[in-house]
Amino acid sequence: MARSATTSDVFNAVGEPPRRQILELLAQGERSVNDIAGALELHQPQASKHLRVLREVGLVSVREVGKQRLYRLNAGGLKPIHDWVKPFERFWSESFDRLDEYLKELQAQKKEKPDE
Amino acid sequence: MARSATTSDVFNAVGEPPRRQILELLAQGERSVNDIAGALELHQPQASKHLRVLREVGLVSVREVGKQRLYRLNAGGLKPIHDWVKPFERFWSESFDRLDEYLKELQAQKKEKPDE
DNA sequence: TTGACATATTCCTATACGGGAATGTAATAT
DNA sequence: ATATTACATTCCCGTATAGGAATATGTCAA
Repeated sequence: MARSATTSDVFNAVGEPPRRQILELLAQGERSVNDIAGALELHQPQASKHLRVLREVGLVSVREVGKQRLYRLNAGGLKPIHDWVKPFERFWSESFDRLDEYLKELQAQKKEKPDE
Repeated sequence: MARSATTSDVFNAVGEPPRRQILELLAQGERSVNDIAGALELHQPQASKHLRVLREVGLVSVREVGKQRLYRLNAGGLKPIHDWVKPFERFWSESFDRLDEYLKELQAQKKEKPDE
């Protein structure tokens, strides 16, 4: 078996840097394919291909206006990533550092007053 | 060119579900390879291979104890993902919904008292 | 209708994955 | 020394990419 398909879930879709850049750009608002390609210095076909992947996993949606296709961010699709990574936040957050210090203080006190 | 290597960055390393499960498991504390393989129903070689990827991107570290290798979570490695996805949070968060309602109220008021 | 423009798709190739099976390596026990 | 245990590595294979180039599709204008 091969690697999970890029369209298997948002985690894989977002693995490729150009696709993350597209999402960052679309956070500012709707853009046409050429706009996107121009802003990120991609050739038009590659832009279209990345957009297809993002569309298939539901991270963007399209609206047709004349011969243009305006792509819009569907940020809700990123929630699974946010939800997954959030619980790990405690490992590096400030409040956790303080908890760590607090535990060390407890240790130090125990040394001075062993069992009691 | 092919897809970005799984070891190119944390985004790609975390793309494969078994690797995310390993990280979730290690959030509870150090584990040996066999423990990990057992808990996740992986064959030992696959566990070792996933652990190698996680090691190479700095998401886990190893400690040798006898013939065992105890793997430990290095959660800080996930911070780039957290930092990247966090700005998108506003698109689906409760507070943003309220802001949205607030803006709609403003619009409604403007209708009643046009320009002033 | 013809042409210009915007976007999507197809064909190509180099690359590299994940899983299974087998084997290598190192440490402990007997 | 030998066996056993714990891991890591290697080889194989089917699959699937990303990117370039060329081409197809669709829309509007003259």
